[in-house]
Formats: sequence, structure tokens, C-alpha cells
Amino acid sequence: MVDEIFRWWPSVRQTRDELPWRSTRDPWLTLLAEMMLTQTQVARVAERFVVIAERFPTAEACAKAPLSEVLALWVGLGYNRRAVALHRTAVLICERHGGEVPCDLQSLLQLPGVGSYTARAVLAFSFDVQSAVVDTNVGRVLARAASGTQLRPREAQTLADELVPVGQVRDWNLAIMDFGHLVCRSRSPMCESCVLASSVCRWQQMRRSSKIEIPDPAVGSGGVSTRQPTFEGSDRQGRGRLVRAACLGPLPEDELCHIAGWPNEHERALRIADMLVVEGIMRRDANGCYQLA
DNA sequence: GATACGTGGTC
DNA sequence: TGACCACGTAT
Repeated sequence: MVDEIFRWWPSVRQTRDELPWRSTRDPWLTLLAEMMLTQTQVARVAERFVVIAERFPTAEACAKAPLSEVLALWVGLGYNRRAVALHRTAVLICERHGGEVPCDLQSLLQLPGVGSYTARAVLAFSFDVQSAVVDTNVGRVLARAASGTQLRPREAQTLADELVPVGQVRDWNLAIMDFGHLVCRSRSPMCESCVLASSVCRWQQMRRSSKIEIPDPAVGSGGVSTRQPTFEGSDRQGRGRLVRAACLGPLPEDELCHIAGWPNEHERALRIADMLVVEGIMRRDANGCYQLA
């Protein structure tokens, strides 16, 4: 599988290398990019990454900035609690590691907002540590091509670790992610032109030798995300509106429900605002107004 | 292990 | 056009 994907990769590599975080191996910028990319599509992160990376070229620069500035830079990306985690992580990197991103898995996992994927991404992309990243794309490739069956997260990680070629950690992880994104896509995978289809891919083998349709092994598999409830009218939608509005100025308590888009649900808006306070995204000022923390 | 978490894009 | 999809971490 490794050889086939590496033979395919050059056809897309140049384009993919234009993504701004691919032109650096700086550990802090890699960590910043991966935290921004958490559950957020590449296309929407690209522009904003350039802005934030320029403002916070080091962990120290981020740690010294007020959280409200980090939040204001973040707004529009979604999952605003990641901005709080980023700021805390920057502070912790300064306190615990002298301002340098740690290069071991355990230390990285201690940082807020850094989980299995992000920690390994930093190791693989900026430290050349033997390590495999399993994001939704990689998880899908592994389930379909390497296994042919659903994988638990642990199994997916183990499989991924076994594949990493010595001395090509960064390139391999980028290549398999690109492959999952562009060829082994979630919907309508390009099996017709896939370099794995004729030989390696277990799912294709099963489909060829079976009369009935074989279900996609990537569905519900480890590392592949599950769907979520409707956004319209959800708490998340109201939260997003409150945080966005708070970037422009303090929010009086009695206006919260209108800003959240629920004119008749004052209680609900207040509950959401208080959740934002608990999460460290907002705070109540002396006037009882809500503003960015 | 189920659920919450934001926004923009596709069909 | 409204349901569906991409996209990891924390609890």
C-alpha cells in the first residue's frame, strides 16, 4: 500500500504543498495549524491560519496576548472553545517547556485541545518522530483498503503505526491523508482510477468476489466522525451568534435572547451564555453584561 | 461510549 | 432548499 500511494502522490503533491502550514516545520506553527484544523475543513482554515500565524509566530506571542484577542481572531471558524484551549496551551508551553513545543507524546497530550491526532501530527510533521496520524481520511483508507472491515480507534492506530516507512514519516502521513481526501473520498470514492483498487484494496477484493453489495467498512469505523443533529435552531447556532456579537461589544443580559436568535427563550439564552462563561469564552462584567473573556 | 461543539459547503 | 456532510477533543 505504501509504494502505491507514494507513486500516486507526486500527481497532487505540488498543489497540496501550497497549503500555508505545509511550508513550515516549525513546531508551534504546526501545532497552531492542527488545532485550527480540528474538525474544520482545510479550505476554511487556510486564510485564517496566515493571519493568526503572523500575529502569533511563537507560543510566547500567543501566551502574552489577551484571550479576547485570540477569540476575536478565531471567530467564524467555529468551535470557539478551541481558541481558549490554544491560549491555555500557549501559556502552558511557556510555563512548562520554556516556550518550546515539547517533542514527546505524553507532554503533548497533557496540553488542552491536543488529543491523539494533534499530538502525533506535531511529532510526525515537525519532529520527524516515528508516528502515524489517524484523522478521518486515514481512518477511512485503513478501513477500506488495509482491512476491509470496520476498525476500532485502537486498531486503526495500530495499523497506521505499522505502515509508517522509516525515514519518511512526514511525507507518508501527508500522502495517505491526501489520498483519503482526494481519492478514497467519503462519498463517491474514485475506485475506477484508484492505484490500490486492482491489487491492495481489501474492500475492492471483497466487492469483486461477491454478488451482493459489500457495505462501506469506513462507515462507523474508528477515526471516522459520526453525524450530528440539525444545526438550525440548535444551541450551537445560538452560541455562535453570542460569541460573534461579543466581539463587537458587551452584551446586556436582557438582549441575549434576541442576539441568540430566540426572542422568546430568555432562559435558554441565559443558560447558553452561562455555559460560555464556564468554558472561559465569556465573562460577566461589573454591569452584568456578557463579554469576551 | 454518547453527546456537545460552529460554520460553510454539496446535492 | 433543506437535509446532509466535513471535521477531533473533552467530558
